[in-house]
Amino acid sequence: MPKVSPNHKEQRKQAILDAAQSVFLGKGYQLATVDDIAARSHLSVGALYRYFPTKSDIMLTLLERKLGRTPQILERLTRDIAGAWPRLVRCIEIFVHALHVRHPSTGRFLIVAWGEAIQDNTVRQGLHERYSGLVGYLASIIEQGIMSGEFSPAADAPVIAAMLVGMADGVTLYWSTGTPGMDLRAMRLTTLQMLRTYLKPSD
Amino acid sequence: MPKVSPNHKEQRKQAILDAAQSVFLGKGYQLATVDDIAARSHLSVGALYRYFPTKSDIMLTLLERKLGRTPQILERLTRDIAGAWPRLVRCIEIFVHALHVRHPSTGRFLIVAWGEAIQDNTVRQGLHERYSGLVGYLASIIEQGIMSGEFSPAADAPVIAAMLVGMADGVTLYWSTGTPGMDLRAMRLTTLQMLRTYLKPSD
Amino acid sequence: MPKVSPNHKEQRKQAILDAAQSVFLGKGYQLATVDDIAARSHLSVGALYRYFPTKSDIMLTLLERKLGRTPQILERLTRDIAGAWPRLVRCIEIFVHALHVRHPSTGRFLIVAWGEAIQDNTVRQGLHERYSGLVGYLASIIEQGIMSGEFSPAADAPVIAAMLVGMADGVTLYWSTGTPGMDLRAMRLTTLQMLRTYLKPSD
Amino acid sequence: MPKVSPNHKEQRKQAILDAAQSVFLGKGYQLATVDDIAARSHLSVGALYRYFPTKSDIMLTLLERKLGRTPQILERLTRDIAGAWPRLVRCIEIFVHALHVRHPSTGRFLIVAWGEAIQDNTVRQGLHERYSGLVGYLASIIEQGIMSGEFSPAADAPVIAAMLVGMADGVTLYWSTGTPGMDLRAMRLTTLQMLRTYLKPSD
DNA sequence: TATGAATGAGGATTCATTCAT
DNA sequence: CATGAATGAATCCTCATTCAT
Repeated sequence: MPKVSPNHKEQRKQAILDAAQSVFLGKGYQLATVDDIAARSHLSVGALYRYFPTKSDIMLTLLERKLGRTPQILERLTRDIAGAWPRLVRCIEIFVHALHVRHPSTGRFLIVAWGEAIQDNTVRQGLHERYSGLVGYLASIIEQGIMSGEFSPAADAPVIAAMLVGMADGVTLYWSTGTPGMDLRAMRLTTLQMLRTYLKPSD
Repeated sequence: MPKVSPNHKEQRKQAILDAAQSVFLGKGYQLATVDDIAARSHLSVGALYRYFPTKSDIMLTLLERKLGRTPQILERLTRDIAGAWPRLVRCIEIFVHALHVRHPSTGRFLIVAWGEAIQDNTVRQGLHERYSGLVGYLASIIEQGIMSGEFSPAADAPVIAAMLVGMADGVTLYWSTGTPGMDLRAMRLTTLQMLRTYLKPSD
Repeated sequence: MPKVSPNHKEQRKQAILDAAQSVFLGKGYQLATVDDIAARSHLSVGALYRYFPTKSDIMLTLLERKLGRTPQILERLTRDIAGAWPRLVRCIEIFVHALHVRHPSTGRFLIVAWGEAIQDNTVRQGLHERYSGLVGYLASIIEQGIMSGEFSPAADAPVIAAMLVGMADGVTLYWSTGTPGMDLRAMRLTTLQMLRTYLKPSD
Repeated sequence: MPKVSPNHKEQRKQAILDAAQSVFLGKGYQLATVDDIAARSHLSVGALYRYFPTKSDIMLTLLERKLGRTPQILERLTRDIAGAWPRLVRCIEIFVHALHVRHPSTGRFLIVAWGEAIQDNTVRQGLHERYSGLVGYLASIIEQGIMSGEFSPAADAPVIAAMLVGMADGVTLYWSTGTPGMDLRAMRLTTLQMLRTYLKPSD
């Protein structure tokens, strides 16, 4: 029988991940030291290594938890919405909301992850999977809209989905680093107008 | 009269920058060593330091030359085209062409730069300036189109420009890291269709 | 009255020592970790520290039990044999038998101990005492043989004893590490022939 | 053209090896730190790593230079001596002389090497090769003696050689760690007497 | 008494930068 | 000017030992 409560371990892991994230956001992965992370999680280095075998594993776990689950979360939050267009609209609203209200740090972490993706196959893989998850889900919404007659049958669902995800991540790069003059609200509006004009020509 | 022609010096600098870029593309900035760069430019470390005072300066110069000039280059390549729509179309074609034909490595370098932007203000600044240069130029094209009656006056030029740049960079992230299943050609097509539908409602 | 019988405690100690030995044989003393030893003895580290105050103590105890008692054991096994020559022969036979049948691991442990002897005075001391014990006993056999007229009075008992012990340990080094081409049987034979020729010139 | 004299590098390597040896003799290989070695060779750690890629390589090179060459050296020193017996005698004299006059530290280094041999295959291999080199050379001397009629044809050359090498190394263990009461001179004498009695029964 | 989580000093190795030649 | 050897602080990770539960 363990001396600590069974989820003590998970709590510690989470504390380390939180600490790691905030350190990574500040200096990126390479410049963040294990000591930094240990200090910020109020643990000794040694203790930290009981929960993660290498620094890299911290990054990978963070990647999985913070970014890898995005598609599933998005799906869970929107799958019950009736109608393809309302669902699409909701997806975009959720993205914008997350970017500057709910999880503003996730954007910065995405940048950190991309920085690592250059030389770390697993990170790259993780980002690619997130991409295909998101594109797949958005495309499925659009296809559903086409089939139900809500959207024009001429619309190329996977391509539009890819464009939306691309735009979302591109915008995230700039927004998360404080690029001046960005108007997220206006971008959301224009995006919706363009999509509506394109997808629902009968309107 | 200097021993070496200033031209020679510039050539050396360029050789170092080329070497540095290719090293950065392989391992990112942090993991690339000055020795790596020196070796690939067939120079001694000592010699390298005669051209760049620090490793960071190499990155910064590279950033300026490879990414910072993009807006000016785009402008130079398209300013003589008559009509806002043809110019916009050309801009998008140039982007796509660059991405997989002319400068495929630039996309990867963009990622490296973003990775550094997290902790290096100057790099971040450089990327933001490139952004505002691109957005400014695209917005000016659209505005010109509105003024000339080519585009609908309801179009929000800076926002559309920002969306296009965002999408371009987002797509670059994935394309440059070999995300499977991306169809650049189809994305260009769909983007143009959406823009045309949105900007030229009279068609 | 103690909670556990003293016998139980001794059994635990022995289990730890056995585990420790097998770990030491695999990676040497320095590279063996206390966790390794605890794991192999199916004990927690904390429990292990109730039986031995330091890692070093495990080594020292092992040394004493596995190597330090050799002289006494040899004596016990041979003291009842009548005649100096038969006793000498038996000693050599016991050595050879132990080396490749009864305690092949002891040879490897001897090497581990020697490795530690370089920097640990107590270990060195232990090995020296074992040496003088063995040399003393063998010398006493030879001296007895000389006194009884069995051996030539010209024989230098302590020196011959030292040579035998030296040869035994030297051969152990190579045999225990699997040096190819060693013929223990032939060496025993030749050793006995040489000793007989030298000690019993009358034959 | 190199900035340093061509054998500067070799000199540095040798200095490092000397420093490493003396550190290893004091604390063994595992406890010796790279900093220790650097300090004793009056170099920075960084500099040291320009000459040896890992700590282990220092050990391996030392092994090769200090121990691996023994057979060749012994052969070079004795090959011109006429007569098998005088050559054998000389070999033994050289060994004894080396042990307490010429290279007393080599004995201690042999122990360090044995300590590593437990877990390092390359070290073990090196020691085994030294062994087979020495045994091979001594056996060749004895065989030559048999063929020339100098020695009894009944002598088992490889076995006697193995016994001599075993004894030499076993004696080295004790002598090099200062075991009290060892009389090298007497051991040499007795060894020679035993060998003569055994090999030259006609005397 | 037993457990195993926590500590933190210590060790091998790297690398940007300098500077004697 | 060029070279590349030297520096040494900084980094990741380990492990003997302790101690709260």
